[in-house]
Amino acid sequence: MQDKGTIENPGVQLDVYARRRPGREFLASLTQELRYRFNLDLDLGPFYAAGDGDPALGPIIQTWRGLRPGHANSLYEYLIIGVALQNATVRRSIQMMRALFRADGRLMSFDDRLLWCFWAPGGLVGATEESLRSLRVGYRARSLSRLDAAFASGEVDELVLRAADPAAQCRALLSLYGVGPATLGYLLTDVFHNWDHLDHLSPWEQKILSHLIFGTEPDAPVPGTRLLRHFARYRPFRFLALHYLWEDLWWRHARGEAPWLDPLIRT
DNA sequence: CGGCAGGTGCGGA
DNA sequence: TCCGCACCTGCC
Repeated sequence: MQDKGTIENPGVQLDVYARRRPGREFLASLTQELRYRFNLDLDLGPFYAAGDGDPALGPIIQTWRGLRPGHANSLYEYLIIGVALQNATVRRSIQMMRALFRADGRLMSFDDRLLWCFWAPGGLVGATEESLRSLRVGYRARSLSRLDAAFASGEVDELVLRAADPAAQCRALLSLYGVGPATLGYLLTDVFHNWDHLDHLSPWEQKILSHLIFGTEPDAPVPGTRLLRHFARYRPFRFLALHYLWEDLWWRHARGEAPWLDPLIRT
């Protein structure tokens, strides 16, 4: 995918590489899916109209006009990643994902690069708890095993859930073993594009946002509930507002403009 | 070595 | 509905 437009007149060029020439129908469904996953049809106008006058958000909207959230993975893939993220540092999460890919993924070669491809839902080889535990995923083995089974049995259907209302999505996702409030939040926003969903912040997110918004020290952040109340002003775009603030912060950090962030990053 | 990272399920108030 | 606890593992 290549940027072939401007901010006011956006365009994306999609090149598809395949062993055999893909059919028209496949290309249409691929295009449609990419439009969905990267939110290419999202109209940001109402969000900008609501947030423009906000002292914190307004300038960031000016800087990042056109920025939209996007996530490449399917629901199943995000669930696996979400479980690997739970109660772990980034380094450990990567170690777990590598072990899972080595055991069950497919190594693909493209453009002189080797990339791991996810196995298909329901295809977690020998997804028994014992065999998964040998991959050093710890107690998450039970969650991974049960999640894979839920997809294998057809109990979960991502396309059906996309069409469901947020409350129904909530119920369906929380009924999955291994999905709690934190993972639910990531799924409802990144996978199902509920731009107003924001009702849980993890401790490290809390510390960062507390400093960003209230200027507190890392060892004395304001409570999560206080931060969530602050974001009420951004209804019905609470997640979108957080996304813009967050994205702006990390880019400023990349330019060396937010050194206070360093000790708060979990590696 | 023991504390820490810190999300989830579960049992009990 | 909320609280306290256990849980794998690897890093410090």
